[in-house]
Amino acid sequence: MVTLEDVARQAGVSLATASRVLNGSTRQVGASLRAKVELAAAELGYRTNVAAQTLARGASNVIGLVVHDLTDPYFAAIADGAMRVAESQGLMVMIGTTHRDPQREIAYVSTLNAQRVRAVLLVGSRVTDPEMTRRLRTELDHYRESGGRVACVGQNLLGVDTVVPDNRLGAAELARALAGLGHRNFAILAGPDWLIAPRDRVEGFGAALEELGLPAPRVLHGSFDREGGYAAATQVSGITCVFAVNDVMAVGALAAFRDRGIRVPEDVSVAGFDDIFTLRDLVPSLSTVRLPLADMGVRALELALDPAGGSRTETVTGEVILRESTRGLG
Amino acid sequence: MVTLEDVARQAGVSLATASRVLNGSTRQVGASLRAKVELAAAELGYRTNVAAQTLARGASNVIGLVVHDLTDPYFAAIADGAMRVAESQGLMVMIGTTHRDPQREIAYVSTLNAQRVRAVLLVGSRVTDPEMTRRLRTELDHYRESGGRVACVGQNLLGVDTVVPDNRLGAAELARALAGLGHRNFAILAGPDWLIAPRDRVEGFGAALEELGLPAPRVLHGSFDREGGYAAATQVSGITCVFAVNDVMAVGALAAFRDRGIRVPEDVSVAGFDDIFTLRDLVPSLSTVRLPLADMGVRALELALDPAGGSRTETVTGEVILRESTRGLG
DNA sequence: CAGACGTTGGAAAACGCTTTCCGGGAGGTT
DNA sequence: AACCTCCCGGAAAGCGTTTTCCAACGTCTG
Repeated sequence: MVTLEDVARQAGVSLATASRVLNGSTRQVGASLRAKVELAAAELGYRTNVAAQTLARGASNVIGLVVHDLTDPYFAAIADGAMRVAESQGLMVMIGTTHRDPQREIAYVSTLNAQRVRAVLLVGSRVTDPEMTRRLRTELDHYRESGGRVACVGQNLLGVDTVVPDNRLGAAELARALAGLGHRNFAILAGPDWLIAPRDRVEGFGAALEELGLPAPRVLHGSFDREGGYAAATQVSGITCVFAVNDVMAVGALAAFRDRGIRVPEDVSVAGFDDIFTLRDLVPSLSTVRLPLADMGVRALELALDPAGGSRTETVTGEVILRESTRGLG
Repeated sequence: MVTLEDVARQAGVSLATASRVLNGSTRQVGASLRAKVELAAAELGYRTNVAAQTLARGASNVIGLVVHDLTDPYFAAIADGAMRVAESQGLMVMIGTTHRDPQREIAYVSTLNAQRVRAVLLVGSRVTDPEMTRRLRTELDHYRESGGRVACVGQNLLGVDTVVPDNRLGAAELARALAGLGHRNFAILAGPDWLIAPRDRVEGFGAALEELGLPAPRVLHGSFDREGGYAAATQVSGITCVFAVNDVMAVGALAAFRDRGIRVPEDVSVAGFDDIFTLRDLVPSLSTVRLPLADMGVRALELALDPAGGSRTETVTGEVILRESTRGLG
């Protein structure tokens, strides 16, 4: 293990000088000594010990990213956006997946705090359980008191800078668009009720229908994934249009309808939410609400890194996109 | 910033005792002192400083993961597998995406070396450029000399433990299965030639056709993603069956054929490779070669963590799955 | 030419933890 | 009762950096 001291000795300079040459400092070092140090470092194959550096500097070059599920393209897209800005700033990314367990989220924040990461990004819907939120918040406050920075993609419930997709509005506009096609009888393939994002989408959709004087939709709950969409869709009947609260559930629904011999969109229209890139080529192509996922990741990390941070809310609105999976009625 | 010393003072014990209580040690500590320390730590809200711990211990609890592209479900699936084992061992994961740039891969290994991560996992096809491979290898050797452990998912070109999907065999078996359906005129939607995985798939497929005495396939190159598949597919004609070297390219091809009014599988059969989970619900469902992606991630990290490591090769074979996108001829 | 100033190099004190030694007391054995 | 062991607590020496002083040496300026 080659240390900075080895390099300094080999170059015939002091530790201080070697440090200044190799690990960026404001101080100048004379050209000849600088060259000697660089040569010695190259010859010895010196690699900075980041742990020592972090300890001495009191600040690391790592950011923490906590997502629900990396195999869900929704999170992968957001994470990718965040990672691009991290990369551009020379930061490494430490990542954790909670698999939607709020306890794991809290545990990760604690671990990332111990790692003294520069910033933590919490990506994914908050939960309705106030106790979990409180505990997470306590942990975050603790982290922030010691200089950590935090941002969130989801809902602003933690008192930190947050990028919030306007789920209610997006769902409401989707409802209006769908009603505009002539649909009157809706079912919603809802996610679990303890996750706020899917719940907001259900409420926004329902509220818009009510405003339009349309009958209340039938709400069918399922898990927030493809299987949940499939399961919920098996119970659908007597309806002309189905809103799945995200695209992957919509995919499940399409599969279920196919298996049941129900044609989309001839027999029933289906819409999703998120506009997952990998799913753009579905047949029939999926009507949905587009969210700028990568941008949300970018924006969130920018917020987290911005020293002016507090508890700002940056709302991003979705764009309704009608494709083949929904069709007009008469 | 609460330090261990603060805790020790508050508890009225020595630094050593506090350390032993809070950060797992082989040494026993008496019940009463232990309780005092735990109480003090809780009261003060102590969080271990991992950088200091890493420095003192000379070993970190982080592993590094280098993938080409996280938004590609292929990598997301493998990463997820690896992350599950990391989690089960109490390890954090530091992740980097190269976007298929071999230089970035080398840079990441260097950075991860500086971080003194416990192990590095390189996920993704190696490149044909021997110079890049050599430089990466040098960097890896350097890392391993200082005690780092390495594993790779791809091809065993780096002298490290490697999980290698048998791309040639998988492609060959796919070719035989497709020929068994009666196809004789093939096109291959190939990836870039400088990536070994897609190249091997092309070669395996071609070799199998030759063995069967069938005409050589037409090879069309495109980028290793959806767009590449689309672009290559626009040039296809006079062929009954198309093999896209991975599923996302196949999706692009399906889209291209749809846009051109060519029906799949009636007019042309299409097969992919990988069996991406998110794509299971395509219509028509995609014939492909299934790779146990998550398992590959699990296995690779296990290899990396296994102290007996060297340059072992663990081959995983794909399983041909014929679905609706390919049909029998006559 | 003396004094002020700016620049560059080095010594040494942190940074927060782990772990090796050492010592003292309790318990067991002869 | 003397001797050995264990067991547990503490002192202190690292771990590899950064950074604050301090000293020495030009270079200007009046």
